[in-house]
Amino acid sequence: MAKIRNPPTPPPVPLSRERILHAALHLADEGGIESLSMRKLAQKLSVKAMSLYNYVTNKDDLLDGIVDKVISEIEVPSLATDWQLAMRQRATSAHAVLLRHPWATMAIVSRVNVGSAMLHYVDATLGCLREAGFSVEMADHAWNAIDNHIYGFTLQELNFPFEATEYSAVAENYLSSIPVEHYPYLNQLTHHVIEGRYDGIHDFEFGLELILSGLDRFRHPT
Amino acid sequence: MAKIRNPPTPPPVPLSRERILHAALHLADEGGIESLSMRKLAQKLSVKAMSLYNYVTNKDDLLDGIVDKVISEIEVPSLATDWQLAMRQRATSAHAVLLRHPWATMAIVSRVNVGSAMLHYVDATLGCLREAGFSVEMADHAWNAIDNHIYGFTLQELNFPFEATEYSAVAENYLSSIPVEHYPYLNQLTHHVIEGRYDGIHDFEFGLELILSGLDRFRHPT
DNA sequence: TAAGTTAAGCTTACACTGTAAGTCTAGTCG
DNA sequence: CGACTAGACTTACAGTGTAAGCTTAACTTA
Repeated sequence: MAKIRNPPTPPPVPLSRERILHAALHLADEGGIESLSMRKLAQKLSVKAMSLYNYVTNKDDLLDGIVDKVISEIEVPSLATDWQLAMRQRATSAHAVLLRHPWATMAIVSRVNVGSAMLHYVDATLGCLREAGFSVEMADHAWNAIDNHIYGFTLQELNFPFEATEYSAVAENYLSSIPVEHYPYLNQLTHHVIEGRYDGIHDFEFGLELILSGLDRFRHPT
Repeated sequence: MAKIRNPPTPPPVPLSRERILHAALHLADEGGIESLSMRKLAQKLSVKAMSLYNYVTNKDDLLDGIVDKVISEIEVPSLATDWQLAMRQRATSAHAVLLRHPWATMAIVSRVNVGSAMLHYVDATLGCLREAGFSVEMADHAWNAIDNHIYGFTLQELNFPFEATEYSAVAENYLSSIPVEHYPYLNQLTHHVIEGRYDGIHDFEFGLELILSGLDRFRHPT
């Protein structure tokens, strides 16, 4: 008696690294990176978990893959334009991409990223700064300063526990845990938000411009 | 027949929230936050995992607790001194504390922190800026800009995969994956590091000074 | 003193996780 | 035809947080 275990439809479409990464990216975008498990990912691809390991060496490799996919969405600075404009565009694009993939910033800053998209992204950034008259060393410092802002700002923004529009309303509930006699300045800030005198929204460009303006004097003419 | 299960020595010292948080902090410092499990923590306290739940509502509560302990180590800015000096000291202290607890920065930026140490820390920061002549709104922006740098810089620093002293030596191994025809500028930077023309070490104060200098013009006289 | 209550430890169990190890099956090649 | 291989699979293990309920000793009150 023939032992037929499966009808001969292993997957509708054959598995591939690309298909796996694509599905993983979607899963992470939907439910955050902590809800991206090998079993759930496999299920989404109509496959069993261990089959994924034919295309991905382990979960770290998978995460490296989707992080690099995210990085590749960032608009890379061109060498042609004014360096401040180019850096502003780069930062704005990165910020937008990171907001589209709310799990990604944490992943980026907590792992070593040497995917080809990341290398290209960094190279173009350094190149733009070098061509603008920064030394090798200063270009590295400038790049670091800008990225600190991008990652730091985005993480704090994503971590903010309510929507900007509801901030004013929600702030009122928190007021009781910020008594004026213990936290006078924080209490004052909260009052300003409640009363609509300040919307409490942080501006990505504010810190960015501080850095870009400050960097200009470190160029030396070519 | 009396049913004696345990010799009457449940723990050598009675459990307490403080003792649990203290042990948890040590465990996290030693092995990172991912190696801090309720079972390991309990074992370290000569107790079983579920006993911890008499003092801690769940693991999130535990993490909130140790994060706030870390925050409490940061030197809070005084209202008396020059605002730039005070902010510089605050940032430097925060940076040092975060390096002492390498897991902490990620924990801070990935959860909502409303422990008393955090509230006090934020209040003192806002106060210093307000007294220096920043408006409520500007103080909030300034605080945010500075913290973006602190968290962004520290995360990138902690994520850097080798020690500063070995950087030059290790860079040589990576050179082959950064071919000059694909990544000319990154390749050049790497060469500078290998040849000792640049140590490749990022400076916490560099970005910080950019921000502090830029902020000054946003004060308005009292 | 007896009874009742509570605090603070405990065991067990469940639904998850990543992945090592080994197995089955269909297809290709010599 | 026989061997090999690619690509799916099953099973199993050691770990996770924590819900549910049990045990025992100490304290409180009648």
